[in-house]
Amino acid sequence: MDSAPQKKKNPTVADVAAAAGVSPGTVSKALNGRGALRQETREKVLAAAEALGFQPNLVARGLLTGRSYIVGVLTTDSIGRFTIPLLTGAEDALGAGQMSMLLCESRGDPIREQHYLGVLLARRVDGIIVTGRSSDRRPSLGRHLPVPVVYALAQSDDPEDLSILHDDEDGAAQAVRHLLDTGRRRIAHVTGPPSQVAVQHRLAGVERALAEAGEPLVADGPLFGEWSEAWGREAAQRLLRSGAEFDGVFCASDQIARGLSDGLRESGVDVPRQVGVVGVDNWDVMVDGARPPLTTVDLQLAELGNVAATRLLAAIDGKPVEGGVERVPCRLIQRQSTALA
Amino acid sequence: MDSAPQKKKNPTVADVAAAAGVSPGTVSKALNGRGALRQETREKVLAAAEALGFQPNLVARGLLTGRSYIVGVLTTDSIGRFTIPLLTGAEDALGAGQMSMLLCESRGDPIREQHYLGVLLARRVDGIIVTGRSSDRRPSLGRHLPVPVVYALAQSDDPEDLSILHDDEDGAAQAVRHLLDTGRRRIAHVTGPPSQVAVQHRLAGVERALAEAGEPLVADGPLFGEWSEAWGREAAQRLLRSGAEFDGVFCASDQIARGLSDGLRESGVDVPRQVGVVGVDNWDVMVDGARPPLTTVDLQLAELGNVAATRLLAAIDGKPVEGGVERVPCRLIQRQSTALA
DNA sequence: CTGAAAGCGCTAACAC
DNA sequence: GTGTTAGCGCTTTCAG
Repeated sequence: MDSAPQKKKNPTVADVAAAAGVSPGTVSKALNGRGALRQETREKVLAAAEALGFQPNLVARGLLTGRSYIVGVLTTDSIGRFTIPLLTGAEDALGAGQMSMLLCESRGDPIREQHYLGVLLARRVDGIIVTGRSSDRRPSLGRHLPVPVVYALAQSDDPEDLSILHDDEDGAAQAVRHLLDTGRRRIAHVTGPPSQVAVQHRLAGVERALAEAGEPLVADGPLFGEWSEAWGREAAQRLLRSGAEFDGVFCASDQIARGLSDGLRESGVDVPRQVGVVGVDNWDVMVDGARPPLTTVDLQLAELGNVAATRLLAAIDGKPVEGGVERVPCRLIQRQSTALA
Repeated sequence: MDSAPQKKKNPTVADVAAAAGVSPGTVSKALNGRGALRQETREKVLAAAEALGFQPNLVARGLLTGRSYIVGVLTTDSIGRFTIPLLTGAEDALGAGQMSMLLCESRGDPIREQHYLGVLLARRVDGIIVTGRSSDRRPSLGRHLPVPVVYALAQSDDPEDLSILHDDEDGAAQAVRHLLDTGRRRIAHVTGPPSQVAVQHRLAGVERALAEAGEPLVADGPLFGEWSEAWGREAAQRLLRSGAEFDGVFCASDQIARGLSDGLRESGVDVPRQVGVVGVDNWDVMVDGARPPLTTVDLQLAELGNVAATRLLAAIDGKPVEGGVERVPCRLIQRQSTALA
């Protein structure tokens, strides 16, 4: 902490102009490379600005241009496990355009969200990214906002809105194909609550990949449960006790996969020799904590954030953007849990 | 995404004034509750503003008042596991003062950090919170910034700066006292790399609590390693093979504690009946994934963020703030891993 | 090529 | 009580 804050005001264009012996307008042109100036004048101004430590006041510029060069981020995900990589990706796209991110976390509270929306609008943000946990749809912010909005990870319930999502179905299909490619034939699927769209999409991917290969899903269909290690362990016992033959399991999350893997090992089943296991999320602590490390489907959240920000920038630049859902492909990460013997 | 963005400009005070049949100055007073206005006039203005959907332009206000009502957050922590709860706490304190947070993630790159610092200053943020993973000190942003700065979680290497940190030593002492209070006498300590300050502080707390109780640390001192479950499992084996008697282990992280707990169980040692285990972080996936769930030291990161933001607000309001380190107490969370038989 | 002047939207003095 | 004016710091015409 500075012991004596706000010691002196920041220099203005007028100060630089005085120091360089020119007018404020000339300073503006020199600093922004606009207009036609003599090389000598330009250098004189630049030198004066440098000497004074001049930094243009973005607030003043924003008032004039009507643009803040800030995008608002409205998130419901207080845990942040999904949000942070997404923001990192978004920042890459935005940073290149000199834009900053104003972060508002609504904690899933609609009142709070409405409040933050008002704040963002009052600050004249150039656009808004809405994000949150992916499990289900979320209410649209509405169609009549003065700035463009992109939904990332969390799908808007209004199809006119643009939602950028990961491709759950494709990711699941990749996982199952990988199990098949590594010689497994009797595949089981352990997943979360059947009501969630992510669970439905992943199941669709599983069924598609198995249908293409002409193989059935073992254990009379998917095992629905919750997103926890405990459920994974329980599912291992259920599979073993059911008497069904299986040599590969696709779990809809790394937590489930880790629990399942632990459960199998503790029952004397060898992963990957007897059963191959694949998870979803590429979540380091789960993936590396499991023994052996998990093959998993990476949701490419940074890429997703990058795409969302890129689409938002296009909309801010006035390019017409169509609503609907855009899906970013997932990526299979191979590790020991599906290694070939 | 709005299919036709920026359809109409936001109404201004002038628009409201026209609609209400008064002057812009009157509108300002009515909206901000300043000055002396007739009740009737005030209501007329409020009604007009409401009808037009007027939202004051904070950019313009900021230009005039010289305050942006934004604090910059400079973080090096790309994982975000620590940063997010901290930001949540900070937002509580800032939101009450109508301030927003501009988020900049430097990913540990000093060039990037310097760049972001420039951006924040150009945007005339009212203050800056610097944060990052806690393991070690970080370089100061410098003393001659035009706005106050508070370091949270990551200590500045300049003692003139104000750093808000969790109290590692106290947390460790609480953990050890709890093991002693639940009847354990022979306590071991499994921790991270000896070079890290967090490791040193936690060790100091362990030694203090043991000294007060007149008990020695078993196994000839702490077991140093890395912050991983694998190290926790290995430490379990080392302790068992060393032949040392022990009935309580304080681990310097939940990951280590979970690994250790797994290692003990797999070697037939019952937690908590034979050995009590305590971790640090209160990290849900580790704490709930362990069998049984872990007693742990919560770092109170939200509280830490709240304190940091509160101190920053005080400094922004011109109250003199002393540099140095302020420590926020930790909180012990009791679960099954130390339950009494 | 450079300077002067206007104005973005708001608020704080100061008139009336 | 309310209106008028000036100005925050910048950019952008438009003269010169």
